[in-house]
Amino acid sequence: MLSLTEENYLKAIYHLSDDGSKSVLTNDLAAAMNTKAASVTDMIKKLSAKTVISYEKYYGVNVTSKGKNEALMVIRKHRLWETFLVEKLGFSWDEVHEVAEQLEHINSTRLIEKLDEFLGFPKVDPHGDPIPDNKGKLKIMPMVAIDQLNIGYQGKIAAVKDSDSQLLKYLDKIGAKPGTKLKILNKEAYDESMEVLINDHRIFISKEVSQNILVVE
Amino acid sequence: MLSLTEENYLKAIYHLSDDGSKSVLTNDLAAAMNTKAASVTDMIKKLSAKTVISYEKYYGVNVTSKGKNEALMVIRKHRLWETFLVEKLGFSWDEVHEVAEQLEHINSTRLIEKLDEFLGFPKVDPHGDPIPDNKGKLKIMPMVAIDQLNIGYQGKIAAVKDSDSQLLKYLDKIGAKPGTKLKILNKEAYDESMEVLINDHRIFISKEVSQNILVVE
DNA sequence: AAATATTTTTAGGCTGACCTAAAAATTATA
DNA sequence: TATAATTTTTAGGTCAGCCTAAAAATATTT
Ligand SMILES: [Mn+2]
Ligand SMILES: [Mn+2]
Ligand SMILES: [Mn+2]
Ligand SMILES: [Mn+2]
Repeated sequence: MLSLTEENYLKAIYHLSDDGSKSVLTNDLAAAMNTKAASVTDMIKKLSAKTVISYEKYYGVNVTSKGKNEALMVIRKHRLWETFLVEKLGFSWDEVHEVAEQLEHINSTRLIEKLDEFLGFPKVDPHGDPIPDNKGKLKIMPMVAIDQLNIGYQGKIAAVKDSDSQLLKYLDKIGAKPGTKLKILNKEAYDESMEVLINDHRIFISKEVSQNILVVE
Repeated sequence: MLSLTEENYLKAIYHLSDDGSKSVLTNDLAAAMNTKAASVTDMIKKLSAKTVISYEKYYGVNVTSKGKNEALMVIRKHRLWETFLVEKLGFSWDEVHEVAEQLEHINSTRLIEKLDEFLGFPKVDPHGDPIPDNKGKLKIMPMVAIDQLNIGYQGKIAAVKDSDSQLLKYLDKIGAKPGTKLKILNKEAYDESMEVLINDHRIFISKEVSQNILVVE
């Protein structure tokens, strides 16, 4: 059993490791968790003792398969709750993250199964992020941010980065949500700003924005 | 701001004080919280410093009006979540308490307002307990357990005690839920068992059970 | 009103999750 | 390859929430 704090650390490690594919450095984790490196070292030892990560002194940490599964269960809960807040309670997608950060730690298998069913077994959350199934299986779609793509690209928005609430408000305003049609009309070499067609509306977006709109590769 | 632990202590104090009407002794609180008296004394000092209770050494604690309000907001959340679990997720009424004990600590005014609306502003929870409004106003109905009533009494079940999950399962089986018609047919003087009509079904119940079925006085 | 029993508080310690400052290991640079 | 810079760990301390054992206050008996 992990404490709330341990769950948050493990989730951060999982994300920083790109879904478990690379090792995570102490300082990066400290930055992500808004703590000091010394605190991270303390926690790393505890998580290591609980066999959810493996740890080689001075060379960073890796999630074990057990840890990966536990991280995915927390992520599952987070994304199901976000979906509930938007679909059932009428939250907008920029308001859900903070609350989901709390709800993801509620401990009840029955609750999360019932919630999943109530929501109609959604595959993605409001930001387009995939929801792991109850076995911890995650359908990973390889995605690119549209700032990496060229003029003429056409496709559908698959997801948006859900980190910043102000950004989400703006994306909402310009209609950039998962499922929406998108075409790249022009790209300015100087600042990498773009002219795009979102749902047949012509709009100019900065690189800062285009980095946060994802499509399936 | 109260911590999760402080919220739980305050709620227990509120309940043990009969909704704030009498003072609560250290040992009783220790028993309710499953801790030791020394730990209770520590916590009492903290809650007192936060002005949610008043405390006279050796003579127990009383909730202040601020404390009463904060306790009622936690109770409001608890009962709204229980209602959600039963009405929307299909939990049975004997399964909800544990989960609601966790959910009641989620901190988001917006969430609880939206949830209230989503549930259609319910007045009582699945066990018949009244749900405080968003101002902390509680509609107190004076209730009696039916073991206190005489042969011939007729009325409707208003609430049941929600402490024991096994009892709730049994009450469910015999159809004793809030809103159901009830009539007392007979009472055995020796062990205070009763013969009652619940929803027109004749049934015998022990005093242990009748103590937990409440009607409006 | 003393003596005894009970309740409550104080004293001192532990653990989890944090911190700062100093030491150790690694990496980069001259 | 020695020196400097950076990263990470260790050492030692704080605070919340718990504990046991002892002391103090209150309540009950005789
Ligand atoms: Mn989120
Ligand atoms: Mn999301
Ligand atoms: Mn309950
Ligand atoms: Mn209830």
